[in-house]
Amino acid sequence: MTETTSSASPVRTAVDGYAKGEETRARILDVALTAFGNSGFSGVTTREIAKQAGVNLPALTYYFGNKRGLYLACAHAIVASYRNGMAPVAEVYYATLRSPLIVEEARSLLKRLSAELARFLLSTPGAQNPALFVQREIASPGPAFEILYAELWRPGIELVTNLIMQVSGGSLSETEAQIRAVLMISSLTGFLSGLPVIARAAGKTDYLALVIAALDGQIDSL
Amino acid sequence: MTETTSSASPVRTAVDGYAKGEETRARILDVALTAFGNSGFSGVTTREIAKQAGVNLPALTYYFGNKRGLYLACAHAIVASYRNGMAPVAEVYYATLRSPLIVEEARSLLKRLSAELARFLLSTPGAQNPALFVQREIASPGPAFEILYAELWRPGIELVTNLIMQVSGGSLSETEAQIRAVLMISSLTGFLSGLPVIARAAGKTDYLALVIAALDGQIDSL
DNA sequence: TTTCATATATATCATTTGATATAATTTCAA
DNA sequence: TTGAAATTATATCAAATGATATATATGAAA
Repeated sequence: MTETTSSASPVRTAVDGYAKGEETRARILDVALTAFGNSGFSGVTTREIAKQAGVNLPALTYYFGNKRGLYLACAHAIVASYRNGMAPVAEVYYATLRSPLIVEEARSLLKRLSAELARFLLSTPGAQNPALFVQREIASPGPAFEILYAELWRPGIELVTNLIMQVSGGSLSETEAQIRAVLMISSLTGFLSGLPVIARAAGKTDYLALVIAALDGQIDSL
Repeated sequence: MTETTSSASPVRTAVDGYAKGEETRARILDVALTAFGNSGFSGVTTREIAKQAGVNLPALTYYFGNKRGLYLACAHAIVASYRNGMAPVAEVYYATLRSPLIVEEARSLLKRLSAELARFLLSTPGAQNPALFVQREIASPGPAFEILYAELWRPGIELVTNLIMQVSGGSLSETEAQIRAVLMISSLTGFLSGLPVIARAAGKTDYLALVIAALDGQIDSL
C-alpha cells in the first residue's frame, strides 16, 4: 500500500501499480518539471500540465494528491537526477573528508567538480533544466525549499567552500571561501538563465567548454 | 492629459494629479515591487498588494490600469532606480567609447564598475531588492522582459564584455569575454538570491566588501 | 463658496483554478 | 476467462481572482 496521511487520496508512488500507470505518472512529472521550472509554482495551472501530459485533470490528484504534491515530487526528482548526474564526482566528496589535501590536489578536485557541475547544468535541454527550478526555489522559498536546500544547495556550497579553502592554502577565511563558493555556483545557475538571451548562433554545447575554461581560470587565481 | 490607448482607463501617471494621490501611487508601486520581486507576476494577487498598500482594489486599476500595467510600472521604476544608483559610474560607459584604453586603465574601470554594481545590488534591503525581479524576468520572460532586457541586461553585458576584452589585452575573444561578463553579473544577482540562506550572524554590509574583494580577484586574473 | 477634477470606497460580475464525487474503462493475476 | 484492483474520463463544485460599474468623498482652483 501507498503511505498516505489519510485514507482519502490514493497517491500512487513509483513502486506499486501497473506499468502503463507508471508511464503516465512519469509523463506528468516530466511535463510538470519543465512547466514549474519555467514559470514557478503559481505560474502554472494544473489544467495546463494535464493538457500537455495528455491526461485529464483528476489524474494529477490520483498520482500526486494535489498540486503541491506534484511540485514536491518534482523537487525529489531533481535531487535524484542531480545525484545520478554527479555520481562521477561523488568521490570528490569523500576525498575532501580526509583533509588536509595537497593544494594542487584540492585544485584539481575543485576543477573536476566545477566542470562536472557545469556539464550537468548546461547539457540538459534549457527548457526543462532543473537548475531554473532550484534557483527559483532558493531565491524565493516555496513548498520545496527545505528539500532542495538540504539536499542540494547546502551540501554543494559546503563542499565547494571546503575545497576553496584548501586551494587557497589557508589564505582565505571560511567566510571568504563561502562567498567565493556562492559566487561560483550562482554564476553557473545564473548563466543558465541568461543563456537563452545571449545564445544566437552557437549552440549550448559550444558554450560548455568555454564556461569550464572560465571557471578554471577563476580557480587558478584563488 | 494622460496618454491612454482608449478613453476608458484613467491610469494616472506621475505628472498630473494631487500630491496625496501621488503618494498613494508611490506606495502601491513600492509594495508591488517587493511582492512581484519575491513571488513573480502570477505569485501575487492584486488583493494582496492592495491590502499591503492600505488601499482598496479598484485603486490599482485607477492608477495602473490593470495588473500587467502595475507590473510594467515596476519594471520602469527599476530601470530608473538603477540609472540613479549607477550614475556615479556612468562615466565608465563613455570612457569605453574612446577605446582602446590602456590595459590597466580598463582594469581599474572594470573594478569600479563591478564594485558599484555590487554596492547597488547588495545595499538595497533584500526583500524589496530589484535584482530578484530582474533575474526572474530574464530567466523566464514575462510582461516586462523587453524593457529590462533592452534597458538593463543587454547594455550591462555589453559594457562589461567590452571592458573584459580590453583588460585581457586581446587574449580573449568576444565570445569568451561575453561568457565571463555573464558569469560575473550572474554571480552577483545569484549571490543575492542565496544570501538570505547563508547570512546568519553577519549583516549584508559586511558581505559587500568581501564580495568586492572576490570580484577584484577575478578581474585581476583576467 | 462653489465647482469640478481627483481620489477612495462598496458591491458585484465573470472567469479561472484547484479539487472532488462518481462513473466507465483497462490491466493483469488467479 | 474472470474479477478485483488500478486507471482514466465526465461533470461539477467552491473558492480565488482580476476587473468594473457605480457611488461617495476630498482637494484645489475660480
